[in-house]
Amino acid sequence: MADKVTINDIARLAGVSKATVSRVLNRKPDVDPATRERILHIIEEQSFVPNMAASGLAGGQSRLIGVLVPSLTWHFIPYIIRGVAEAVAQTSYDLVLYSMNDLEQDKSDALARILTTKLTAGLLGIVPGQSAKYVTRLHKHGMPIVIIDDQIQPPAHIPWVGVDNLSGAYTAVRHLIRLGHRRIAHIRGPMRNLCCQERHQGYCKALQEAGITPNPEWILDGDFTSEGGEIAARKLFALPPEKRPTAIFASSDPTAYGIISAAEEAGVRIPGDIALVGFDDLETSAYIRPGLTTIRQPFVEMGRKAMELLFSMLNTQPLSKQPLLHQPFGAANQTESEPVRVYLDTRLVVRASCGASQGPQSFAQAV
Amino acid sequence: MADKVTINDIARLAGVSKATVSRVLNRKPDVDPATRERILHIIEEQSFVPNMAASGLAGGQSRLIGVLVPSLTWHFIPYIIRGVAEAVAQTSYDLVLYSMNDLEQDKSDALARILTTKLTAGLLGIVPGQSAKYVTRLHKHGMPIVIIDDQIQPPAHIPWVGVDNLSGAYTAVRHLIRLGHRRIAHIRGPMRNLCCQERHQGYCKALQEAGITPNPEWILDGDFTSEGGEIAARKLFALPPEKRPTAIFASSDPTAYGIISAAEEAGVRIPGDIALVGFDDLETSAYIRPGLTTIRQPFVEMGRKAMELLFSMLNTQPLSKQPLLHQPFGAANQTESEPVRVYLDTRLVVRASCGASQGPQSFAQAV
DNA sequence: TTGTATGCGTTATCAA
DNA sequence: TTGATAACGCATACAA
Repeated sequence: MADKVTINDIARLAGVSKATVSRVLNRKPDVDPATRERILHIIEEQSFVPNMAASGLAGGQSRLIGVLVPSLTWHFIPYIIRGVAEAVAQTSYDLVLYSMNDLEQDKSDALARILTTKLTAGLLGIVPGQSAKYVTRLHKHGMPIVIIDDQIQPPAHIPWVGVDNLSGAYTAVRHLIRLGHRRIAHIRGPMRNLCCQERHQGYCKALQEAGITPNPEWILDGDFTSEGGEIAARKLFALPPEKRPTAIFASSDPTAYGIISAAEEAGVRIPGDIALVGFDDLETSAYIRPGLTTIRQPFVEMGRKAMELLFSMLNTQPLSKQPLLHQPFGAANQTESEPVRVYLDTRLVVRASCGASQGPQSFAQAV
Repeated sequence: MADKVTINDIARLAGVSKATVSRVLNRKPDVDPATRERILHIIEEQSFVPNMAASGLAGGQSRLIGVLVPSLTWHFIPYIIRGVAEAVAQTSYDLVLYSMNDLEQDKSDALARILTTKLTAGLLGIVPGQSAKYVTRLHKHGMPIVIIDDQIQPPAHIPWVGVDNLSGAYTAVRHLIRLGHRRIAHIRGPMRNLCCQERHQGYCKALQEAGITPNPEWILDGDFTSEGGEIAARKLFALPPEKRPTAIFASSDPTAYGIISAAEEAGVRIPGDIALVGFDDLETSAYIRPGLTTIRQPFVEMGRKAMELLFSMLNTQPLSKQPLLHQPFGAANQTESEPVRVYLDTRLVVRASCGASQGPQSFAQAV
């Protein structure tokens, strides 16, 4: 295995200049089909791979995609990343993970590095949170950027991928109403997050449509964690039986887990005494008892879709993995202008926590 | 924000040559403390960040660590990555994720890129599997490499991080024996994996120590999945009651989940009729009912430890995040030679699936 | 259609 | 202790 074969070696072997080799490497149209073919074969023969650093330096398109991830503690981040990895695997790009550990300092550092170094062709910001302003700045500087974020109002004009939280919540509560419930509580997530506000709105909308007035006593605040859910649920279960709700819509699956614990503790049966719907559909929700009826967020698909969106924005096209030999050349940059805001569908997943399902509501569609 | 400030700008501003700036950037000892200080301040003032591509090209140490990950479908991979990210966050390195999607082609491609491109300072191979041979080759070529792998016998001399599967399994089965069980079944994982062989050995060892002869009828093969566990468990539950085991040691947590399902289906109560111990301690295991007693693998710590090991191997030291100004210079490369094989402790986590715990065995130590 | 020459930002090798 | 200067491997005008 020749330790390092460069573009020069290829050029020499092919009897051309390295400029020509560079041209076929970058899919320039102006090169003789015959020579291209010849060069291509030599490239394959030598299993030559261009040096990223060099092409990056020389101003060429980099093959690196930066991914900003919040500390991997959020449950769903790995799923998003899985989707991202799947999409990237189809291309010749690689992933650079910038994981932000809450510290403001770190963020600006990493971002500065991205800014300065021309090494990344694009950026995917997953719940950028505090670093949103850096991301925005990068976007202004022309860096192709896509964000996945449900915490804040997505900045205008920055491509964004997410779900419709309002309709998801609406679907969840509609499900409960169709099962006959009218006393429905809601344990919310941190209301500074846009998604929590939207889920709350969806909850209210479903109730109002059914002619039900939301009862403030049944709207409690959680924090997306099991602990938060447990604490809030205890308050509900401490209510005298006649003042208790018959169903709860939790703003997240972990919140629902906490509710289940609190119910066990209080001798409240689920779904016997109280029906429960969550929001997320984490893997655990299929195993927990009772199985959790919940709104599925397509995390993997979100990651994949976001990457596809990002690729469509890169001026050079994704370059599938076996590109040099078997791809059509020439006019290939007809990337259709994608929408800058992609809403993925949520889906109701029915399990045991609402009791026997009565009818075909298992795949009720988000409106 | 000056769009790109280079080493030349710093040199000009400091009234020195870029060679000198480069020296302080790379912590060379031979530079006047006064000049160093001056340059350092200007660097900070300009928030200058060296261009990775350029330094990579010029032969300097890259600040990129390659991480080979199998498709993110394995449950524990995200946890390992979390640990990796934590360790990397302490340094000025960044992470490049190479996710291998089973396809042999992809692997050699990615590896070749790593090999050719001098961009990555080191490599962490997580369960490299088929690409193990490439990894070995890279190691021979002098690339600093650490692997986390429980599938095969770790190649000699390649630093390795993992757990002691034998003693973990031993601890699990000892726990069951101490609870009074003597009819203990084992649903194994794919036996081509080293870890599965070791867990099986630990199972046998514990039984033999207690004077129990393993019953071949109670040793079944699973495949680490819930489905596999369910299928195997059904066979066990199909046995006439007097020939059934009273306890099961599952080779993985998902396997245990499958056993729980099969038990529900067969009307077998856990822990009433059968005690159950798993291996992994995935997050789900705390929520599933009954709560799963299991052997905890310290995934996050594995990732962190592996990175620390890798950093200790890089000839230049990890360079903490605020290095240029507040770090001691000079003789800094006294990286103590770390052991090349790091075994992390597993731990017994007691939950409900084995019945009421009787005594202080909750934190029984691996031998 | 192809080749030549120059530059990208940094490190390393010399001298000074 | 410092400063020129030559690589590093590739992309891109500009010529031919």
